[in-house]
Amino acid sequence: MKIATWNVNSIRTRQDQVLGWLQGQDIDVLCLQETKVIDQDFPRSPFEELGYHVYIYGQKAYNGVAIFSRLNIESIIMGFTPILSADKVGDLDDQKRVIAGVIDDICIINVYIPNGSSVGSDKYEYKLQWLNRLRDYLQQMLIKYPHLCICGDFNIAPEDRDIYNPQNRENHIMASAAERQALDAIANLGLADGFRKFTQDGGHFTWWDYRAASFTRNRGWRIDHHYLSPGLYENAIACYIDTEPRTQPKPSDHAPVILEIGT
DNA sequence: ATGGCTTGGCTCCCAAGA
Repeated sequence: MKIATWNVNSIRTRQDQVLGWLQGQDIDVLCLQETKVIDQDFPRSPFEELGYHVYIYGQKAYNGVAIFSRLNIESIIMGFTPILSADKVGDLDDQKRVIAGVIDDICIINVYIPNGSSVGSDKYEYKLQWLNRLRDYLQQMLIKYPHLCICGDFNIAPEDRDIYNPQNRENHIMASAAERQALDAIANLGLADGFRKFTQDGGHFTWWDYRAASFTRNRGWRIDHHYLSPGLYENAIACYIDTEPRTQPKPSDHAPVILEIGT
């Protein structure tokens, strides 16, 4: 099974690129982030005509996640609300950032973790709170679904080798100690970074700033990930970043990441 | 360079992204 994740930065703007990319690949499940569209305006039919079931959880202008799957999805879980108590969820589901689906006995969770703006800001506190709730959510999900893959835009570079220029990043958003600790707490539930099973060196990135010709200079960050429960991690046979879509005109600022799991 | 692009929105500038 091939499970891909891609922050497309507006599905309506990127529709043709995503379609073209899917036609040239052999993707079973594609997890999208930043679809930036309400559900009734989501361009479902072009993807359905390609053979994908389309599951969407969106809102106006910001955020929004979706799962395209060639395989039947048994149950879809949108937001934290179906899993966590109302006092734990609070208003966190106002922003549409998490959708999960179960295929056979594998649970695939698609997340768009908040950006956080800058260290110490209100949005930064929101990001840390969201990560705490995500940990609670995953703890519950792992009880129901021990075979679990969580993927998406994490907006966190786990280690210095995941940043083109890691110096003086301790107060930088996506690299601060509190963000990395929150991610560690999630990994400590028993989840491991699929990409790092296969690749140890730095210089591999999934996001490049639109400004300052960052992509052509490979000034990027690795912030899009697949984290896997032990059985899936063992069965993973490849995990790689496809930078080709990032070279095209009017690209997303993120590249897709593909994980392959053997049987 | 509190900058540099790109997106969507009660658009002709602004917020947000990362």
